[in-house]
This record gives sequence, structure tokens and C-alpha cells, in this order.
Amino acid sequence: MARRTKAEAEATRVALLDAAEAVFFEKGVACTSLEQIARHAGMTRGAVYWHFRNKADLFRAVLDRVRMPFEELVAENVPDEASPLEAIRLGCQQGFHRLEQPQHRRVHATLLHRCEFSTDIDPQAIQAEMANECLGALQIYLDEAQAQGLLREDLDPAVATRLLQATLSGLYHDWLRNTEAFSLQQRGTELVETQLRLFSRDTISS
Amino acid sequence: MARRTKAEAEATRVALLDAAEAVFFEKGVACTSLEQIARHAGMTRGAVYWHFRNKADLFRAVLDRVRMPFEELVAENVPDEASPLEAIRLGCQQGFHRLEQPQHRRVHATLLHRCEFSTDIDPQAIQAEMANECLGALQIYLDEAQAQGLLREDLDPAVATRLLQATLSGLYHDWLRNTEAFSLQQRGTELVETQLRLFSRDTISS
DNA sequence: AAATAACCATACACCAACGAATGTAAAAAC
DNA sequence: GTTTTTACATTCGTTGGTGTATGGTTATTT
Repeated sequence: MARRTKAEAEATRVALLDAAEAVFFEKGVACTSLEQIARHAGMTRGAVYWHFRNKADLFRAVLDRVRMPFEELVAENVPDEASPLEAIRLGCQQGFHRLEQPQHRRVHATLLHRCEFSTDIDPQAIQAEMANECLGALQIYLDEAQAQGLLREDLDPAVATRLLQATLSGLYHDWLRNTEAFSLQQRGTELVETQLRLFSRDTISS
Repeated sequence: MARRTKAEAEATRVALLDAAEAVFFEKGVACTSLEQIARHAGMTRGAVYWHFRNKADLFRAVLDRVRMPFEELVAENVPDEASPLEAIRLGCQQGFHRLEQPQHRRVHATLLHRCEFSTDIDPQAIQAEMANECLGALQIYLDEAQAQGLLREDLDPAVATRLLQATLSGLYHDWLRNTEAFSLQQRGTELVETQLRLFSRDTISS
């Protein structure tokens, strides 16, 4: 094969990543060979081994395209003057919106349900990293909410943080298990708003 | 090999299941060969292929040993005269207690984090089945709670059900991702009690 | 008591996938 | 304009795992 120009080479790299993303999601990581990925991208395994060391390296590269730390979500969608509870609400909404994009949906579903722990790949470590990042951010906002007197007096902000994080984690897992079952934005908004309303002091009855 | 007695054959079947459970958890389902399982049980692959059709069939058999429908948990641990919210609380506690048993812990962790979707194995279907069973049971109890006037007036029992189920699901996933991080019984009790308290009408402040 | 069938070990053929090695033609570098 | 490197394609040896067939012994059946 003739040598490609730099731009073309980068294009094939992206094509390989797209192909890996699609085939990993369709067949599961363990059950897809590098041959299948290469053919799906219109290449051969030679191209794969040129751009990536092996399957684990390729998988990491696929994951690296869809990171979304909570602070980034807040920065994208929340005005500075918003209250801490509003910041959580809008940050979550932004997260739901991102997750519903097909690429993010496929990659996260693959991370959760279509890839195994092995010596080369440790999805739990990546999941734990994401979860802890989210937990830490929520903690800060809920501590601030209590400092402003926004929370019920009988609610420890640390417990509230763990409760909200568990709810979000459950929603994340349940939706990615079957994205057809319900709308993430709709149910996510419903659950987050309800949870935050239950956290709040002096709730106005509907 | 000589023919074994029925009891001996059943014992090797159990030994194979125990071995599969252990090796699946340690290496991941995709990365374990039937040879490894057989040797771990002190047998050869011949025994495996006698008792099970293939790896997928063996995996199903491993899972079948640890089912625990919510109604069963309630029946085990809840007096008949308990209120619906108490039934939920005690049923959850019983579930936490069961999950902390090493066998249940290993199998559920394997189901979530150490086995992939493939043509032969569909862990998501099993997870969905468990989740829906739990959701349905919670729905019944929370509807009953509202009928008895135990819930806040501004809380739809259907929303409360989804909220509680998401919380439990998140707790389940988070704990199984790293069982060393916290005590399931402790945090589980904390979260469930807090959630139910927030659901309740006329909460007494601590 | 003979026949049968259960229970498992052993041996064999087979295949898919990996990774390394090699080939090569064009783009970059000089 | 020559050399060097890039960006792949192609080939090949090796390995690990699967499924099946077969055999050997003994519990069960009749």
C-alpha cells in the first residue's frame, strides 16, 4: 500500500476508532477481533497495529473520546449566579443531554455491559474514577447548599450527597442497560428534581 | 474413569460450579477456559462437557444458584403486621445481608463487571429481569403506603418508586464495583432510611 | 447375572486470532 | 534528486481453546 499523507493517516485513525466503537458495541469487546475492526473500517490489521499497540490500547483510545467530568458539564450550562441546587440540576441535565448523543451512549454502554475485566483492561477502575469525580463535585455543591440554609435541618449533606450519587448511578446503569425503555432526559429530570425537592427546606406543596 | 455413584456425580457437578464461580470472578468469563475450570475442580474438560453443554450453559447454572426475588426477601424477614414502608426497609436489609455473603457477592460482581454480552450470554437480560422484579414489588408497597396516607401529599408514588429503585440500583452497582470501599449494610441502611424518611408525611425532625 | 448406561479421562482434529516479520510505494526530509 | 521514513498490506508461525469421538470402568437396572 502506498503511503498516505498525514491528514489521510489521521483520517484512517479516526475511521479505526469509529469502527472499533461500532463493533465493540455490537459484538462485545472480547468477541471482536482486530480483523473485524479493520475490515469494518476498510483496512487490514496492519493499519490497526500501526496506530495502536493492541486491542486494549485501542479500547482506551475509544474511551478517551467521551470523558465528561461534572465540573465541565456545570461550566457548559450553568450561569454563575445560580444556586448550588440549581447548579446540580442543570449540570445533570447537561449530562443527560450528552449521554443521549449516540456516540456517548454507545461507548458508555460498551464500558458497562460489553467489556470485561481482564489483565489488560480494567473497566471498573475507569468507572470508579468517573463516579468519584462526580461524588466529589456533588459534595461541594450540597455543602454549599447547607451553608446557605437551603436544606432540611434533619438532613446531613454528606448523606444527601451519597443518596443523590446513588440515584444518579442507578439511573445511569438502568438507562444504559436498555436505552429504549425510557427517555433519559425525561426520567432523569423527574428524579433529580424530585430528589432535590425532597432535600429542600420549606417545600411548597404542589 | 470409573462410573461414580449418583451422589458423587452431584458432588463433582457442585465442585465444577464452585470452580467456575471462583475462576470467572478472578479472570473474567471471557478469559477463562473450560480447562482452567476443570483443573481448579480437580477434573478434566470431559467432566465439564458431561455436566454442561458449553461455557454459556455453565455460566447460567452459576447464576441460578443466587437468585433472590424481592418478595422472597420480604417473606424471610418481615412480620405480617409491618407497614408497607417497614416492609421495604426490612426487605432491603435482608437483601443487603444476602449480598454480603461471599458467594452472592462473587456471582453478582461477575454478572456486572466480569462478563460480556455475546451471542451466547446476555447479562443485560438477566439484570433487567432482576431490576423489573424489584421495581414491581416496590411499586406495590409504595402504592399501599399512599393508600394508607403515609406519603407526602406532593409525592407521586410512581415517581417515588422509580426514585427508590434508582437509588437501590446505584448502591448495588457502586458497592459491587468495589466491595472494600464501604459496608453495604451500613450505607444501604443509611440511604434507604433517609429516602423513606424523605418520602414520609409529617417527619419528626431529629 | 447380564446388560446397560452413567461418569469421566484421554486423544484428536480443527480453527480463529495474535503478533511479528517482511514487503512496498509514496511522502518527507535533506 | 536521492535518501529516509511513513503508513500501511501481506504472509506466516504459533498458540490456545473448542467440540467431538472414543475408551474404560463401575453403579444401576432388569
